[in-house]
Amino acid sequence: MNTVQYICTIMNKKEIQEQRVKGYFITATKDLLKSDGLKSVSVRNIADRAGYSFATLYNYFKDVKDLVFLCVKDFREECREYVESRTMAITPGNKRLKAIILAYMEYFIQYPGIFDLFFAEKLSDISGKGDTSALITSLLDELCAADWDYCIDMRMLTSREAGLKKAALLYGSTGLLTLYLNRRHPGSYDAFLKQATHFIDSQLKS
Amino acid sequence: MNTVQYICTIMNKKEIQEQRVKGYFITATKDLLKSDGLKSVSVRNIADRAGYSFATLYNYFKDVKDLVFLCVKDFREECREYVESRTMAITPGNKRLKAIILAYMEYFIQYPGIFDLFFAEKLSDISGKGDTSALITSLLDELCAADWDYCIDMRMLTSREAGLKKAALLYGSTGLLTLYLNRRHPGSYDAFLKQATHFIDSQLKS
DNA sequence: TTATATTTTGAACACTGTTCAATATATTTG
DNA sequence: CAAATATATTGAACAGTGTTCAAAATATAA
Repeated sequence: MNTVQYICTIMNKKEIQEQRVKGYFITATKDLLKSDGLKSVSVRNIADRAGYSFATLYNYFKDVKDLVFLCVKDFREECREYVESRTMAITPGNKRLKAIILAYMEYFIQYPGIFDLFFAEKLSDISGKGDTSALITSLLDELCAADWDYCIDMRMLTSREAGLKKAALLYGSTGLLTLYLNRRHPGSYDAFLKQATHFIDSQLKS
Repeated sequence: MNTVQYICTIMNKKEIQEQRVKGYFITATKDLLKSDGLKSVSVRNIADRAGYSFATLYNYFKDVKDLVFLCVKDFREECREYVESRTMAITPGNKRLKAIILAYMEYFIQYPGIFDLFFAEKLSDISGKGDTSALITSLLDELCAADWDYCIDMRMLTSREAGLKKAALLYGSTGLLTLYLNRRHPGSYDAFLKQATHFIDSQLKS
């Protein structure tokens, strides 16, 4: 084994170990977020769960927000799978669009801490690497993409109309979830579901 | 002066003084919220600005959330006046509805801390006295009420259609503001205004 | 085994909200 | 007016937050 191979092995080993430890912290953060919500996510809680000292966290992440926002990617994927598994059997078009948006909301109702992370927690600095913001706002569009295309192909909608409806449904679902999770409006889950259904129906109509 | 009158005078004086001090704390909190946002609202910051010790605050409010949510009423009134003064000269109907909703959003863009207080900050307990939540969610409806009624009277809308549009505009504006203030989506204020205009137009149409 | 590099860690600092006993002030009574 | 009482104000203390840094533990190199 020559020197270059040797150095590569070393770097690989370091890289692998670093990713492993990072993973422990990320898993701990995700568990905490799902079970106890964003408010109980603290440096010391995370480190305890990961089996390290709180100071160790700062050798792998620049601050706690950096770590917390790294969870977005995994939750985004989880939400995508949650929605897809529940809607792939439905006939394409308006019917499936409605089911997708309802399942999307259902996911956040189930994990309010993830909603807080996605939509309420302030981003730290401007950087944000792969732009977490775009990752969040593009999720619903991505879930609905095939069905919007289907509607456009079937001449049920123009591309322009679809664009307007896409935006309205993103804003509306974000707002409805914000109001329900933070302001208890509407007052009960039944009332929320009713409002959500009415809203989606009215947006998909015509 | 008899005993009853005397006791009343005492109680009045106490009441007046108590309301005065409460007012100092509320004013300090409002100033802090408007200038530096919700994150800089702390017990010690408020008390410093009010000219008291942080411990004094707890003689007048049960906790800091109680105090912070007392500001909602004043800000609600301020927002109402902000919107009304900018839209009362406009001809009733769709045109004014659009202006009202835009001015409403403009107010929160101007004071992001007030938006956080209204829509992001978690309510403490279930009680909430005069239900702060309803105070918040009813504001836009109240601002638009006269114009919805006008549209219904003019046979431009049914009452049922107006109800759907009302809800969609509340959810949509809340969501759009949430995304713009917390996620920088869209990326610039110009793009935000464009999206807001398109959204409102599409909701008011037909 | 010794020397060097790396990782892990607790102490410390400046914050947060909240409670409580001590102090300062105002009011009532003798 | 002076003494006794009631009320208001306050800082110390506690448990929590995020973050930094130098010391200690561990792993790697010579």
